[in-house]
Amino acid sequence: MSHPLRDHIQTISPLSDEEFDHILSHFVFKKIKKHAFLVQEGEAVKYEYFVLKGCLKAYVTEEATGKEFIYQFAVEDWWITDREAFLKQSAATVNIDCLEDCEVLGISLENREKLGAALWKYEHYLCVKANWGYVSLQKRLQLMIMGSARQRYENFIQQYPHLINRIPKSFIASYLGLSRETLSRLYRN
Amino acid sequence: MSHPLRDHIQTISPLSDEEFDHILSHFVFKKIKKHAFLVQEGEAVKYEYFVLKGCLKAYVTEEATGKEFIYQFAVEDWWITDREAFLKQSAATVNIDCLEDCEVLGISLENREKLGAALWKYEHYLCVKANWGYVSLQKRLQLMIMGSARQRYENFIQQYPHLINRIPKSFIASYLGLSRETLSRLYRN
DNA sequence: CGCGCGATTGAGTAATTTCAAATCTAGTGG
DNA sequence: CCACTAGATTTGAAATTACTCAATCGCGCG
Repeated sequence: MSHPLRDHIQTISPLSDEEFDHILSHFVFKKIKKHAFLVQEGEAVKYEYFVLKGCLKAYVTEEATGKEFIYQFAVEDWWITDREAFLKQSAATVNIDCLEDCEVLGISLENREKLGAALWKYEHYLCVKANWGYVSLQKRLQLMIMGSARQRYENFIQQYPHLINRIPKSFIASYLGLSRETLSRLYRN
Repeated sequence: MSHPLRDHIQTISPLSDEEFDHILSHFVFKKIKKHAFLVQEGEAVKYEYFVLKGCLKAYVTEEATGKEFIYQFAVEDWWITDREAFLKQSAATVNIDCLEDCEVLGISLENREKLGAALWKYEHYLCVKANWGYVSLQKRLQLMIMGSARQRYENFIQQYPHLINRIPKSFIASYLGLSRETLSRLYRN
């Protein structure tokens, strides 16, 4: 039987039905409405989330100016959380909110560790995922430093064509570290 | 008996003497002279390296202009490699070279996987390390986008005070995504 | 029809880069 | 101990890139 989370884990470690059922039993299901917060600055971060449906943005806000920088989007089959606060079990320094009505699966740190210790495959999955995540962040950093506004935008289109018309341009600008005006000028000229 | 690598792993998973000996047997020791390359663009990346002694820089070069961006430094107790090429076993897209005479321990991907499968603690160590690495990269990205040149520099001083006088300022500028001239102006005014 | 949000445009501004030249410093050989 | 050199750092001036602020536009929805 197919399940988005199972498919995702299986891109790294094949699972038996029992194994997947065991994994799934460690998650909680949540539905969240558009504009609601999944994680809110200052509050505890109990879970990391796998997205079944919908679209979210994770961002930090600069106190001084109130401006926000979106560090991640998540749509179906992506993971999202305030990772630092989740791993340290400390208060969130970021906000994550829903751009659409969403359905997610959450796993607590305790369950994550339990699962990792009980099932080597799950630990391995986390390890591989974290390593590849690191690589892609590194590429993003590189592009941010070495690339012009236009290069960053073109790279985004290429990498996430399906997000272009799903997410307001002003949010994409924020993700790319640009003002919305600058982004707007890019695809005019 | 104390060993830098053992100490490092033990910040995450305690090890018995036998376990550490087993781990260590999967590594190769290398000495490299100042100015020599540990990894060179276009060549295979056989190992990831734990630094015992010395200081290295990892950077990418922009073909068009020949300018380089240093994405990482490594000194004692740090890991360094071209992670993407190492994990994919493809050709390096980066250069890593020694700023001082160096001694490193290298582990191949094959041995890494063997070790991870045989010893859960090692897999766990890799997983934790990758997760924290991800978090700190994310912070760096955030600072790069939201922070001014000065904020980035001040953050660097605070985070790596021991590197300030060990590494030429022009390299630090590159790491911070600044021209060396701009960096120079920062601590004058 | 009109409201409201997101997107666009223009003008002026701020931060950082580039290029060129001058200066400093540590290590080397005489 | 000094002069010399290569590498590293600093300085100035002009140019570039992206930002800010303000105003306008466009479109979907009630």
